[in-house]
Amino acid sequence: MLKKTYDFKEVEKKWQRFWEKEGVFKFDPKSSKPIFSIDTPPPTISGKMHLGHAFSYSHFDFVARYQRMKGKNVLCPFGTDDNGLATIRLVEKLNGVKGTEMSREAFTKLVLRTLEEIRPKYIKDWKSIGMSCDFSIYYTTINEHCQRISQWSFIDLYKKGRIYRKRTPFLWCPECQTSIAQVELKDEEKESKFVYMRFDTSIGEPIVIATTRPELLPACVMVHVHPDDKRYRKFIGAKAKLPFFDREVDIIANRDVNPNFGSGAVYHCTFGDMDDVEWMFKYGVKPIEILNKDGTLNENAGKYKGMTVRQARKAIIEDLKKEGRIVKIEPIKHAVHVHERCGAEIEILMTEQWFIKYLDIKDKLIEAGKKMKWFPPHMRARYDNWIEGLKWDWNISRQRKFGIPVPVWFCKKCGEPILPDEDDLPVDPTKDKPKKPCPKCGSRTFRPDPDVLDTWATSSLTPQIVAEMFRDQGLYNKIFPMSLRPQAHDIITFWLFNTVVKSQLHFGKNPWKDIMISGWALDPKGRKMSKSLGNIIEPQTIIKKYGADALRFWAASPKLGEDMPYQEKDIITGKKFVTKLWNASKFTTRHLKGYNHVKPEKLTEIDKWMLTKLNDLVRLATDAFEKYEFFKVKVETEKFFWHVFCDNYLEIIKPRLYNREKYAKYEILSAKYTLYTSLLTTLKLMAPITPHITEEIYQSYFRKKEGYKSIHISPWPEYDTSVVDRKAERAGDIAVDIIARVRKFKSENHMSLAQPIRRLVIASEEVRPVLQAMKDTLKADEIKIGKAKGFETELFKIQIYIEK
RNA sequence: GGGCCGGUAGUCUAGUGGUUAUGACGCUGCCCUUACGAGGCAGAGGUCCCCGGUUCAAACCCGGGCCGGCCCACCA
Repeated sequence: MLKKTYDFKEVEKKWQRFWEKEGVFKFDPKSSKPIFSIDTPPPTISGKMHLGHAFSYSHFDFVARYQRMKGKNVLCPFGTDDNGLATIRLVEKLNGVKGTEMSREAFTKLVLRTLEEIRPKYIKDWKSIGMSCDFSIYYTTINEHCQRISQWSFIDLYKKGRIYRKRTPFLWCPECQTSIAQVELKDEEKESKFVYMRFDTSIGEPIVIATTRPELLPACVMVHVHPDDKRYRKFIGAKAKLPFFDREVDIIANRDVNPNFGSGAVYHCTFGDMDDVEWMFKYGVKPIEILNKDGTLNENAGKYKGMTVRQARKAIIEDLKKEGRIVKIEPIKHAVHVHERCGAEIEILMTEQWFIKYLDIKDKLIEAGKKMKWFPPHMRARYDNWIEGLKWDWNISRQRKFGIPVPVWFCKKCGEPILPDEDDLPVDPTKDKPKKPCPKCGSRTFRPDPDVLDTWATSSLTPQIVAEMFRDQGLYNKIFPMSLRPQAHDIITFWLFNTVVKSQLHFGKNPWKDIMISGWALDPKGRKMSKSLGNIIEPQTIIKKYGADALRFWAASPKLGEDMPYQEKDIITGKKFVTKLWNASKFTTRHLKGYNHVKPEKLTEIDKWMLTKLNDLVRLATDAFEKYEFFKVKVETEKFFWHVFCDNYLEIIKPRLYNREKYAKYEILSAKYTLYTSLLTTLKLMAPITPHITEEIYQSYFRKKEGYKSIHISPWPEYDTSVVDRKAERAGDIAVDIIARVRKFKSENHMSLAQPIRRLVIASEEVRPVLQAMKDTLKADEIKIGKAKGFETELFKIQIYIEK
């Protein structure tokens, strides 16, 4: 017996505990069922789960639950990505410390301890939305297992000649004091000053140079003008004298210069931006390094030594003014590269870093992208677009206190890099020592590489991280390549791309077969949620108020890949659906008490109509799920359930249920069979989307009869051709059309629906098989087929006559 | 500037080359029908962004705009 009202608070918790205790979602390594492996995105532990998480994680949970019901051995692990900057920042904040001021060992200890404390609470958020992950297949990207794989990856790529170390100008964050990668850059519009300054030249006439970075003057190595620029032709080949510095630089012709921008003359400093680096290589000039790692100027900056970039900018402008070298200063707004994690303006510094070489295989990577199935397909364009725009190899070393160590020592004598044996992984070069002497010079003294690997260097290995857990059971090749990578569209260029790179470089294979890309949860006005806008909506608040099923129901609304503005009313719709499902189930199961589910020999026409509709829905929902189009499953099942099953079918069979004595035995059995099948099927179709309510109803009534421990491991409905009857379907459709018209008539005449009508004449032969059902449903004293005039139905344009 | 996506009722959204364009929320009226009032039934509400073209037929296909979003490149 179902209770009068549905208490989601109690029920959702109950089944979440049940699923966990009973291991309903456990991956079974011994099973012979086909494996469906999901490369679950490991969220960064950052305090709380946000709505975007709830949104996109729900999406692939729908898929996981569907595949499980389809009989697959679903491998849906859960990991957390906690070796990156976001984690460092959080730990610093929670403990009131600065990583840069602590020893690597002490800080690492603190991070790990803090993570242990906050992790369970964080993971709880994921459980509370009903994620059907196997939480026992857990990894954190900083644990030993991941360290081993990440360092193995480094060594393997090193051996393959794909990793190199180079001292080169590269992107540097002075705030975090580490190098970063191209993908970590973000553009920000900032107010700045465009300074026009006058340099003396060797031809006597001064040249005016415009720059936003006057503080880089000490690092000026050349002046560039466009060869066709008449104003400057005469300067080409001459030399410019730098103010305050006793140095002259060449003025050269360069077609990259835009004569219409600024003064048309550019001074080339090492390094203002990545173009300067390109020019440096192109023209073979020696860089002048003036920046320290903390963003202050060094001795090469002369009297500006020790100043920060901002201080130096101000001071140099003042000095130029004093010498009368400022022509004008224009305020401008321009895009500045900032570090996407901390927002600090990035600089370019000469440092030694490790790189993964991949610019040479761009074509191969684009080809690899074509070999995976993208859902929705157009998301592949972003992947291609990113690869086409790549300019630099992948910098994977970071100068941070916390992370997976770069597994390298350098020989103190000859400088040779020494890598550990794979069997010894993971290693921390700052603590461990190489086991053998330097193979090149035989020395036994080494210098550890103090750097760590970029977090993406590890998270790009999630398929290996998961598959390796099952290598001992011989399942590696069944899990990898994985069936599905689900993720949101914002990290196609990070996580997705990097994972493909690793998989291709290591194995020459793609990491997955399918890719499912989710959109974003936006605020009610369609804006991104952010702290600064103060428009953050927390999933936990929604769950408390409306329940996880309502939230998931909402998450299933958009087309795959589309963003979804959060509107409370949509959650309420989900809540209403849950209530409706509860009430209809209450009614249905009450009338199925003691019912023994067997298919009767004969079905009534109207029941055939119902079952035909039901089977069409099963087919549609199955096709949709195979294409990851869960929104179609939701929309169509909801429509069917509400309007076909509740509004019409239940009303149609009420007479049979309430006045059994008036009907033949088969008619009652037929009704019960149809009721049972329709409700159970509806529950199953909705189970992936609203897992709690469906489980509650299943457990309360169906479990004893069906036998499966949980609806979520019961079989997905099959299309049953034996009950599909197109003629009955048409008769039923027309009947429903007529019923609607009669209801309208009653509504227009202020009649209660329960109030009988005297006579109904229908001008359609096709409804003859369902005539009795209509008579009972409409409470008509008399019903017949014949010539009729009066009203016309909406859909089929059937003429009918109604007498009050 | 390049790429991709989108522009449908007050709001959010579905949609296929072909009757009267989907559903939800909101709104209006009726019904208090033994599952459900967080309900039921019914109703009002739309030049399907604009301009051209293809077609017997276009919200849908093509071209050109305009607007919004995301990703990328942005200039010293």
